[in-house]
Amino acid sequence: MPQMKQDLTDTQRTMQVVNHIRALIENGTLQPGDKIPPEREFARSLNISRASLRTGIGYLAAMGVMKVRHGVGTFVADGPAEFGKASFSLMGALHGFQSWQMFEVRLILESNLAALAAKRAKNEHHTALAEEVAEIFASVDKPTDFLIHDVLFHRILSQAPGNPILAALMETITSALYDKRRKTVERSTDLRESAEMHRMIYRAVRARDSVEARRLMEQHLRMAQAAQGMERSTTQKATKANARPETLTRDLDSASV
Amino acid sequence: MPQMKQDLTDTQRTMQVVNHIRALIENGTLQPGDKIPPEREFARSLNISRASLRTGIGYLAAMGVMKVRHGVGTFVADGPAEFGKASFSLMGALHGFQSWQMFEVRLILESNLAALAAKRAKNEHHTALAEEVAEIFASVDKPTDFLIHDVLFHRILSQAPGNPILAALMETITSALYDKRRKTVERSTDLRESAEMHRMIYRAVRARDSVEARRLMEQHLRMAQAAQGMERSTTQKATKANARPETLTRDLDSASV
DNA sequence: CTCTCGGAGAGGTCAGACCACAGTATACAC
DNA sequence: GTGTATACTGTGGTCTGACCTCTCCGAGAG
Repeated sequence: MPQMKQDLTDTQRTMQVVNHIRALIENGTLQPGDKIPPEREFARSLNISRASLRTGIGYLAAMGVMKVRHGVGTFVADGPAEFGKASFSLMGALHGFQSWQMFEVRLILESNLAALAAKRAKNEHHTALAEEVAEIFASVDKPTDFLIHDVLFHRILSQAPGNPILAALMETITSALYDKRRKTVERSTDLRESAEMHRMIYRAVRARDSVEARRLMEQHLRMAQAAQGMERSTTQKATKANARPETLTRDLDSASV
Repeated sequence: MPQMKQDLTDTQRTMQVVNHIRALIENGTLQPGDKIPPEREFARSLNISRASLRTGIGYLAAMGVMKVRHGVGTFVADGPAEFGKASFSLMGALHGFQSWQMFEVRLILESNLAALAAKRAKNEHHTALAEEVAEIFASVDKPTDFLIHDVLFHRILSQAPGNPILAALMETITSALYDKRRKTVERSTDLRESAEMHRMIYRAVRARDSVEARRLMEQHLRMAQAAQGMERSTTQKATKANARPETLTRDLDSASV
């Protein structure tokens, strides 16, 4: 019988710090990018030791809510939301995440993201998307730059639907995939084709054609997956009972929200 | 110009500990549920102070990779993977997550999960699902129990496709939604209808009818959303941008070629 | 004007003492 | 013998306060 209980493992002082900061964030006292007081001073004002304060800050930093910079100060995170890159890779080691699984998730998330973007993107998103498409085309001979703008394109797309949770999820997957991609992109030969796909996706989003946007995104990702030679169902026993469809989730169509 | 750089912010000692433990997990020395050595001893063996070791452990604990129990010891997490409940709620405070957004994510994830489950679920999953359906029907008059089995049903469904990443994502959303649901379930009146939906979903999965499973899951979630009075798309301005003329960004099209 | 160096401020690490909790062994009463 | 109270032991939690390292920046040298 699995338990439903909350862990509450978190120790008193740590949670005291976490909740205090959470409160400051919730009531707007702390905004993303803001700097918090120096540890010594902050600790004194909370009537706890610097060590305990640091534990709490470490906790928040681990989750990506805060950013600590040695010799400079501690800040509230401001970049795109993300559920801890470290967390993801650690969890991966712990639960055996595999390439095809990451890809499957990305396919599910991003095809829906594309469809939603087509419905909800605002002009600013269209503009930003167009700019990245341009950059992508300008980088077809520079793999590294290409990847950067590729990532940027997808990030903008993930923000277009206006759902920060989806964006955060996507960001998490993307950053986990980044390293792997950086290696393969180097020897990539068909960047031009990929660039063209981005342009088509952009046009579909711009035309508010969610069905087409979804279709193109799926196609784009499947091509990318093939290009990286990611074998589906990476071998071994895990394969067993599955009637394993080799199409990688073919039926992603009806979900339109 | 957004940066692509990795942060590497993580301080030396902390990362030393994290990587050490990561290595132990990756090479199988540490399995989920295992206990690590006492802090004092472990710290000595790593030639670092106990304080630094604790920083590292705190980091891992914050991400849900480890579980610390006062007076007992520190263990490698063993429950279902999850990207930090605390992280989620903190991120929510930081980026303003809203109910409809959580629901949208759940709808996307879970409808795909249902479809995949229909394709890949094994007998053991069918059995577990059936058991929960039975429990659910047996709890139509006990809201609290009902919720527990409801959650369990969805958890099993999320594990059926054999993709731990999807399961972890789902677990994260679910736990974030749990508190909210616990309140509304209390005054719920139509649990019988909900129970029936679970049964139908189970049957679709059992019959390996992914299209139907997806359809039913979407229906189920929409009904649940309505029951909890979650206003969809808190609408607003995002909607109006849609009518914008398309002349403003026209020039960017040519740039993208 | 540019470069170098040093100080100030902030985080990082350390050592060791002491507190608090959980589980178990022990002792005493019945 | 049974049972409950108590003490002990192991393990994590917190505190102090000193000292190390990194960034930034400004004063002075060239």
